Amino acid sequence: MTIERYNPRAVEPRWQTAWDEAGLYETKTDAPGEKYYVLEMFPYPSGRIHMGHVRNYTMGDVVARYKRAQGFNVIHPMGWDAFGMPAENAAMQNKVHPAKWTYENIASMRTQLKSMGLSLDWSREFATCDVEYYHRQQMLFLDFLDAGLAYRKKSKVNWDPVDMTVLANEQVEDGRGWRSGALVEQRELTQWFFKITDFAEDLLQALDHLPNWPEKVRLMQKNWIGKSEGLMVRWSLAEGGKPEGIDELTVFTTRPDTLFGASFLAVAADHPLALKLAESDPKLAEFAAECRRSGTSAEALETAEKKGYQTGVEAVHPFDPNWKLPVYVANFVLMDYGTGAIFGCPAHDQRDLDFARKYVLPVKPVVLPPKEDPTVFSIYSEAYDGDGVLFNSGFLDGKTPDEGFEAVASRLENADLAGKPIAERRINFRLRDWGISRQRYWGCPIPVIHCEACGVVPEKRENLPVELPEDIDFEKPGNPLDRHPTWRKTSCPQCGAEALRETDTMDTFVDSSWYFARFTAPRAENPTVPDTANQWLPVDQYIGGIEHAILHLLYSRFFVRAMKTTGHLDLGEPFKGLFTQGMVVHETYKDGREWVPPADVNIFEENGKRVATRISTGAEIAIGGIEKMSKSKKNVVDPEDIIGRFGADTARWFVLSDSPPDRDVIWTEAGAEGAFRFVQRLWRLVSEAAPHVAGTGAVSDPEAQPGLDIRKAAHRAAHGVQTDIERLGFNKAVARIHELVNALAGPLSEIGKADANTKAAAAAALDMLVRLIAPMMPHLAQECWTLLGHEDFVSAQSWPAVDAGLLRDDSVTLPLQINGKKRGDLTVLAEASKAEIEQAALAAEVVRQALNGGEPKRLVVVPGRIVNVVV
RNA sequence: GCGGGCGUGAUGGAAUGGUAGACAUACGGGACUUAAAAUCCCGAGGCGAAAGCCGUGCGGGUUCGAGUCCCGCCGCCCGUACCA
Repeated sequence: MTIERYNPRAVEPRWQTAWDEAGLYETKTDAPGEKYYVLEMFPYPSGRIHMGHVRNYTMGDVVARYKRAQGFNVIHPMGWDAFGMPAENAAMQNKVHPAKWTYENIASMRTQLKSMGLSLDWSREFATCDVEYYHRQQMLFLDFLDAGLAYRKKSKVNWDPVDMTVLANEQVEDGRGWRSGALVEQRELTQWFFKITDFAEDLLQALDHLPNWPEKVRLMQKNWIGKSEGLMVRWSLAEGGKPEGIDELTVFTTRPDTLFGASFLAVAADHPLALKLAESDPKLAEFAAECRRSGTSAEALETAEKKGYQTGVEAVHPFDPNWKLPVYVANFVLMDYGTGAIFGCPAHDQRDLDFARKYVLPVKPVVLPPKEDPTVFSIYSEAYDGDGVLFNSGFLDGKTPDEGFEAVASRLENADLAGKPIAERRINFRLRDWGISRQRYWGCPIPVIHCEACGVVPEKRENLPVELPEDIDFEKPGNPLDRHPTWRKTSCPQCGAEALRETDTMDTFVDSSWYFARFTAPRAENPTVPDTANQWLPVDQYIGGIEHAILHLLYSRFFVRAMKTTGHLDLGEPFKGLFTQGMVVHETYKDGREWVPPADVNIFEENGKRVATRISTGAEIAIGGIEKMSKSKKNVVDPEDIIGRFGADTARWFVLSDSPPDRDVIWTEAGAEGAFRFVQRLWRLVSEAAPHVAGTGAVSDPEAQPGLDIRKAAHRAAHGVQTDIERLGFNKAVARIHELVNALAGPLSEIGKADANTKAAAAAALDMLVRLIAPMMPHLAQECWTLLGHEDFVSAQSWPAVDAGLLRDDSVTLPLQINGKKRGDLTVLAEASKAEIEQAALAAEVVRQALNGGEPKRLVVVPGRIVNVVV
């Protein structure tokens, strides 16, 4: 009998249609089974899916299908993170309307995603740029405003003085605007903020109750929130040099114990003191202007060379009226953190030390490290930030830094400066309120109105949605809403007078901060149906990239708190389980200066070295590094091509198999072909065996071979795959399935000649195998399932039950070590006691030789693990 | 700069502090074939004839035992609040 090759191009669309028609993956809130919410981070509709999407959505799909087989009522929705800058850039470059560009991209990406055979509930799909979605987001905004969670304040933006527009941080390159090339300036605008800092303490504390989040993400968020306990210390400014009206300077410090090591004070360029001084000091004004030209990103600010400007103002040390310290304006002091002013202790802070060396300021150590001699200990090029004993510090001498903190705090709390205590204890957070204003068109309009008489007035709820106008132009840079001829003009909801609409739109992070909640009732009149949201949420397993470890996840955590405050749901945390998957990377190829796409490259081995040639020209080209797939380096593999050539199951299998899911996976042609061969191998195995195992009954003799081995292999694989999927160890689950197929290949090749008992065992094993691969390769599994004589859907089958008795062995082989090095094996009964193992070990030939008649120094026995004899 | 992570054969990787290299890819040998592809079987960390020695980015340490834990480096990746 000849077996045809498995043809995914015919099989996959056929089953996808059948699943669709059966409504197999549409979720009913009242269906039986415990709820389980699987969600992958929804994509930005860039136009085409990439391998990163394939990997992300395959992982989620495996979990969804596995949980369904376990009897859960699974919800697995999909949508589009559809607002954002790329649509506006496309509008400027290609004169296409952002909406048209976005919805066309969504249409083609939807088709691509559907070809992957994902078990998604498409009936819940929406895009964040749908009016129906951002309408509800505006409702949330108004509720947040009422609850005091939204407010306006001044804040800085990157301003391009040539294009007269606000730039995103990524649009600033080396301090210049990416289009105009003009030096960027910082500008202050009044903008909208969400009060995430109201929840700072809770956002921090609750991290301890997210056991199913990666430790690294919790740590990153903890550090981002940055709670610190410190002291606000007021320094009086010395007479002469201090500007009129400013008599003191308040700094925040977490190290008051090092006060005696202070050698300077520094303030931010935008600190009130700096602004005041700059009025009469042109050089300072120029220095401050220079500080403002670096753009607003923390990275740019902090990697810039540390510079300061000595103002001539002096501050008086709180413990010594005769000790005066110079006050600098410094580019590394941030106005957003603490009070925008610091005192520098060079001996115990590296940045302060670098600053002190540059401006030749004193470096006096005040913390003595253990085992150091106070008479000779000095600081050279490295600051000491460890523990020790305070010295050179007057009344603090001999105390630990912690005791010093307390001593300084209690003394200064009770000391007086101009009728108020000099210092005050303060808990400070690094976390800042979330600025949501964007001066752009393609985003959710902020539904407020500016009235000359009434000020800032929320739009009436019955007037929502505030819709984006469609007739806009992108001829000029800047916000099209601002220059629209009529859109802004409206009447004040309060007094009815002529008024203007807010033209800022919301940060797209707002859109993605509650979409998971909207999925639970995607067509509801209100943002959520609270009962339904509470029933489905939290998301049990959320899967996405590590790049979202802080902002997106923290903003979503804020949103459920704010939505709870405003009555939209009742939930502690949005995501119960979180998994961060790695990227898909690919080798790069270069023909001279030109990057060459992998599709135009032929790789072969010559004299043990890999050689690449360009298919179109035949020329040998250079093999470059393995990098994140990017258009600029052309090292992109298009999932559509892969699915067209090999089918979705091959693509899915490959992205699951080759790397641990939290690490990067390297896409290789050979790996993809290998996955395709495995698909064919599985198909052949099942289709050759199917006629022989059809209609076999139950296993009659459970102990007979080879039936027992076949059953053991199947049950062990099922157990392993189950454990691995539970832990999202997909690559290991794949290895377990390889092992099972390897184990079945021998017996199945002779199944035609086998007895009924063996056939029955083989039939059961094949049945199990197909169920095990179903979450990962659903189309192939379905086709095999049908071959094995079933008429229903394998996706509707339950997960195979594992017989624990088949997982055990009668005897185990332990490695036998002598002095920690393996010298032999020891086979003992599985239930052997420690003493029995010890006896067996001492009786072993290698051990007797090593002991040479003597006694072992030590005998380590870990049952089921190892025996180590120390001689 | 700061915060977080990662580093194991030719390659991707496996390994509750307990046999380093499961499983796969590439490669080599064999079977089948007129031939090739596909398929099946076998081999394989390095050095060595073997016994054995060496081996998880580098340098130290803890332990009966370290890829795993601790300290110090190096390299790469992610984030750094207006990319999503």
